[in-house]
Amino acid sequence: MDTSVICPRFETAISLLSQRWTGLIIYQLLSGPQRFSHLTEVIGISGRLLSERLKNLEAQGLVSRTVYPETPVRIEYALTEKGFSLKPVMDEIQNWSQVWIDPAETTKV
Amino acid sequence: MDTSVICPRFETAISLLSQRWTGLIIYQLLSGPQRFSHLTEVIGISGRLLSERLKNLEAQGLVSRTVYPETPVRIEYALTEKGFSLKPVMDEIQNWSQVWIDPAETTKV
DNA sequence: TATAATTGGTTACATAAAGTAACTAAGAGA
DNA sequence: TCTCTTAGTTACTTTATGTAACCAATTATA
Repeated sequence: MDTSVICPRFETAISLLSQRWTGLIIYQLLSGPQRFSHLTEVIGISGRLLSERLKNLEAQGLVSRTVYPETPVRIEYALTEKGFSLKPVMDEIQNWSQVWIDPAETTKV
Repeated sequence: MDTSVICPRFETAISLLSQRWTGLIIYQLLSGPQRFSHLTEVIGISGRLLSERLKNLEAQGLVSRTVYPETPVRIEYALTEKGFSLKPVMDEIQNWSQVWIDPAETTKV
């Protein structure tokens, strides 16, 4: 019997990226700190799920949350070093998509 | 108003990898063609979902299915060129996980 | 003084996806 | 005939996601 098992670290990492929206949020934040409402618009995610995902990402140390007590209040989400270090992963996905995804059929899986 | 939108090709690519199990299946197949029952055991996915995922991956040209009419029948799943070209993505996820995932807490997100 | 506008969420409910376990089909061998 | 094996499928439960309405704090406007 084959006892080989997938590397637990890899499994943890990919379970993170396999959560819907998480990859897109990180990708979007690579271009700099952004506000809640801006993320909902650009990504096309509901407030309910964005809120949930950002809390998870913060808890995992990938994203930071900064409050600017202006009027109205401004809250910015940004990648931490841990989050930013996913850039090479995102770059490779980008590369792959340029070669293998036909822009004519960029519909959802 | 900011009209910037996430690259549609990237969005398609990441929606593929954001489907639960899909990344793990591709990662596992990087080590060579494998049978249905072996994949369920190694990945820890149910037959129902593995069947569904493999059909999708085949339809998208990432995985091929080969029937060997032996007894009992042997069916092997393998990556196509398109599927195998995701190796750099998987390698980068692997790299990231080695640096940033603490093996002591490799629990699910 | 009341009303409205803005940001950053939350709540309640409907729908879709995933998990679980039992079942099936086809062929070969006892 | 009965059993074994592989490769799935079916029916049902649980969890995740989508949708839309709502709320609190603060300031501007009528």
